[in-house]
Amino acid sequence: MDKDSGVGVIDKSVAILDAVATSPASLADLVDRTGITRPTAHRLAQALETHGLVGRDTLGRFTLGPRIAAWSADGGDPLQARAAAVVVELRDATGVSAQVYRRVGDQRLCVAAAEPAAGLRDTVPVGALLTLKAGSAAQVLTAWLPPRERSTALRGAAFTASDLDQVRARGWAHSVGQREPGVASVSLPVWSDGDVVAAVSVSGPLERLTRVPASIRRALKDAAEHLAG
Amino acid sequence: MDKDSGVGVIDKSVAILDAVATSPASLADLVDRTGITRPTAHRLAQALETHGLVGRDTLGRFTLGPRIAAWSADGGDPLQARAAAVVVELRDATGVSAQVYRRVGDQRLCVAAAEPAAGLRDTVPVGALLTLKAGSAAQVLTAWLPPRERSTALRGAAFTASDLDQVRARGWAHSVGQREPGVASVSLPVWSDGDVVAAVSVSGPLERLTRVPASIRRALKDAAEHLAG
DNA sequence: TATTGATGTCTCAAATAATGAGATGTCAAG
DNA sequence: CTTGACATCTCATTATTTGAGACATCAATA
Repeated sequence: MDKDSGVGVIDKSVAILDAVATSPASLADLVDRTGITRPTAHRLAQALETHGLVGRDTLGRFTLGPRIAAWSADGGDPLQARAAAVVVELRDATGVSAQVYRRVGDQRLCVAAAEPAAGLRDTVPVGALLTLKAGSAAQVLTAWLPPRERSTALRGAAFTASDLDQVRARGWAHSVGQREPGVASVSLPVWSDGDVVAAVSVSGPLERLTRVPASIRRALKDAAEHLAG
Repeated sequence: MDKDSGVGVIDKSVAILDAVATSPASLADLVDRTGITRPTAHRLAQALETHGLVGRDTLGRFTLGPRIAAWSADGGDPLQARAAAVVVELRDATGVSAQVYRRVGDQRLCVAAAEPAAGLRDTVPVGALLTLKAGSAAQVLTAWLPPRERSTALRGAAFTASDLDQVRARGWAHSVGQREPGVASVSLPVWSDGDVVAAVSVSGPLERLTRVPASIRRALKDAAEHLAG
């Protein structure tokens, strides 16, 4: 979830971008999804549109603007470029939702996601910022931090230093109902130059993921290797 | 160039994003590139960092943040996806700089660019917003507008309705020193579903492009077809 | 070793911008 | 024809943002 950055207009603008990144939104949808009052949402969306960060579709709904894609297309991030394909393969291999997360400040950003077409499934929108205090991906992104940073990150977390010792020992994390009731997840680290640069995860109903079969761990390991490049 | 949207914080924030999208920037670089005062640039950059729109590299310089790439990776735009490869092929085929532009409001956005490694060359940063009043790409993006919109767009333009008649007749535009002294360019439209959705361009020193050889026109035509999909 | 200048970060009084209630216009549904 | 929902706009009021200046850090120079 988005934090208060101390600059109100930026907080609101990012909420709008996040709302339209999820799917095209009418002004009424924007108001619903962001909680911003209608004239303010309208004014800020138009300002973002002026700069190309927001566009309009043929129905007049607000969409992500072309400038966002242009900026990120230039000097692209190799991990981001690989992530989209990797989560699709991982979802197909495991039958549950797959995601890739990276650390952003004291939160985690969903950089890619793929979910099964039908059935009970966990949905995480791409571009969403989630907590680093709960969930298996949070454990993986925290476990290999330098000790002092790890200490800070553990404050208020749903997992303990002992949990992280186990994550480092076996190389993966597992959580049940930590981020969301009824959802279990498994995550592995993605290594690059001796650092954990991302976490690759599967998540779904706890019935599917209470135990962590070797086949899922193998699929995650393959995915992590593909992401590392 | 960026316009005044009526929301000052958004105008400044986009200037910061544009500055870091070009290349990593220290705070001093940000102040130089944006003209924003140092404490303000610092405060806004940190706020953008909180939301993942700006990051920091290992030298502490501000960079484009991972959330931008994540947002645009989801539900990607096929033209944007093809543009990066197409401009590289076009540059190699012609020996001059190549770009793809799309219309954003009453400006044009550079969505992809490739330039020769050496020699005199025209540089357009990806993500830059340029005028629709001058240059061959502006002519191409204007020529096929509905008559009333075209009329409005021609106001204050460096080209005339007659110029646009010629563009439509022959299917390409050529300009010499319109956007920048000493630079000539040639552009073709990219069609999709009966609309001009982009312009594909080459640009360089006017010595190279005063006349428009058939080989350059052919390379542009191929590029436009590749972009159309 | 001390000085200087550049850089990054932070504070808070002053200045300015942003906000949102309400008005207005448009349009689809009943 | 009426009604309600939606998009857009205005401007008095409210709140936020600004940026000069202070402070800390660090590299370069004498």
